[in-house]
Amino acid sequence: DLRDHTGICQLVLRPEAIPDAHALRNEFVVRATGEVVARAPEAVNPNLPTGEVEIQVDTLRILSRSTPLPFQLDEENVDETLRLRYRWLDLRRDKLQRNIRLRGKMVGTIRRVMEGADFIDIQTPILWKPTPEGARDFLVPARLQKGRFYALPQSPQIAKQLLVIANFERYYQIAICFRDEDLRADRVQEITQLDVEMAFPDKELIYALMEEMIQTIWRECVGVEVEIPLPRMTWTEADARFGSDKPDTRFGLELQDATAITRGSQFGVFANAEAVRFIVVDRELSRAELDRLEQFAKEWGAKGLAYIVRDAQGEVRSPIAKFLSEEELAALEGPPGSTLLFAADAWETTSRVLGALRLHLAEELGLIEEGRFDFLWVEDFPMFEWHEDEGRWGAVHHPFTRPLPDWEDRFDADPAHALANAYDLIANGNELGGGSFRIHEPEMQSRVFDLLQIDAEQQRAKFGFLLDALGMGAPPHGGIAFGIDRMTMVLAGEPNLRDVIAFPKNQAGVDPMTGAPSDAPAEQLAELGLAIVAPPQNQEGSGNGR
RNA sequence: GGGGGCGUAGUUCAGUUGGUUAGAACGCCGGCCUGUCACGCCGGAGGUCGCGGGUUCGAGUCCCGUCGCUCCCGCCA
Repeated sequence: DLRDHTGICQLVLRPEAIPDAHALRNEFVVRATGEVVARAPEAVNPNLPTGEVEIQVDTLRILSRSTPLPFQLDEENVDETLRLRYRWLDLRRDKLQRNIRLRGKMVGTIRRVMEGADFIDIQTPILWKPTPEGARDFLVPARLQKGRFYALPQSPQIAKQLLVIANFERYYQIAICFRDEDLRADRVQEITQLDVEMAFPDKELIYALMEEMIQTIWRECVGVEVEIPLPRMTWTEADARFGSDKPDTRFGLELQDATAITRGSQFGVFANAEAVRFIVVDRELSRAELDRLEQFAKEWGAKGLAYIVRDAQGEVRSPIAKFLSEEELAALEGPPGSTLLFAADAWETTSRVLGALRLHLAEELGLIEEGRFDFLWVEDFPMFEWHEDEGRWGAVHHPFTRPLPDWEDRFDADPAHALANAYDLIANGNELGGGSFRIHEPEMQSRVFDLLQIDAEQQRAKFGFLLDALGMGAPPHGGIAFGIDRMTMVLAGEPNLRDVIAFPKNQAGVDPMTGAPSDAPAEQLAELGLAIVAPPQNQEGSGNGR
């Protein structure tokens, strides 16, 4: 009974004890559960049923003992805080072994493809400069410049542009990027991205290279053959058909536009809305289901959710039917046994509501085929979006993004409609990567900054070096960046981003294993010229339950 | 900043309309078993029911507050 000797043991076997004893490398790990597993699992024939192989042990030496484990490795639903606190145990579990190994294999493939295309791996600084646009920065106090701060990069964006200007015509890097924003199941503060940039960019070349990369990864890592070239869709089409800039094309439920039909309707809600759009559900939804869907729609900003149900007998059931004319009703009726769900609002709102509803319904109705991978490019994004609360325009992609050629002269005259030379690669409704052609003329870059209300002084202070560089013979350039974490998620079919990261932090940005972030000693603060004005609340005493 | 869910042995969970010593499984500890293979059998330890307050004769259960975790909205160029 090996349970008395839990830990890591070395068993010395007689090779003749079992036919392939040599393949077991004479090394086993004995876990606290008493189970015996090979240190190199792949060396053991996985097809052998348990109990079929007996090993005869000559000597047994305990190399290391184990305390009882805080949770059992074969338990599925262990509290995540506990898992993160004892991450080294959690990582021993099959799923995480699979995910992390898959990720490593994927990164290897990425490097091989990039090197094969003559891209050079160049590292850029982790201590960088605060970014005025974009996400909140992580700040790092500078001891040698007391009272001043570095920022962790949100992306190597500017650095990579400078590298291309410096005549590194093809650059790539597996870079860590930091964004101090609230977390989600699919969002963490430090992400890893494949960062790519090239001089004299050729969109077809970038697309082809990324498609080759995707194809190779999926083929080698999960044995799935991805057909290339991948389909392409403009942002405008994605918005119209799916109400999203990252459409999940694995199922239908596409949005349809009824605005023209209801323009002159007696029904004021429809007649007065900027847009009336709907989706057709191939089922007769119950009143209770519709109530829940309306609640869902309201959470996404809808004022209500109108519907027209047509039952199997062809009878129409709808609270709005009485407001609609014969012609309108005829045009808006689905086939027998169907439900039409309407959003009537600003166009953007109908996109958001129906886009979300579409995903929600696909999930609820089980419309998504397991193991299917749908990739597509979404391109020609809007260049700017209006920030209501700040009363100014913001960049949709980033402020270095180039307009499409026919917008170069007039993007700042009509920012609402200007289109960017930007593209995203979408997989199953997830944004795997995105990129753009960049502005390489200092004048055009200044016009963008002007539009974003970054004044001349700020431009000099924040981006003087970039504007200088652009003014010293910058070639046209462009590139793309892929989220490595997100891509592993999709590849592994894993809904939780933290389960494809070896040592993630929790939703509050805390690492339950190390306890980071933690208090800084007074001497260290003094050395940095810092004082804590608002000490951390609570943290101790009240107990956290687990 | 806002909304939903959760918090009961080491772990995963159960705990009826408020009612006696708060249960199960796995794990742990002790004993037995020389053919195991999710071993089996016998016995045992282990719980401030996240924390604080309130209602009540009586609170794991109801109310208020608070802390923590999680999912979502905002936010994430």
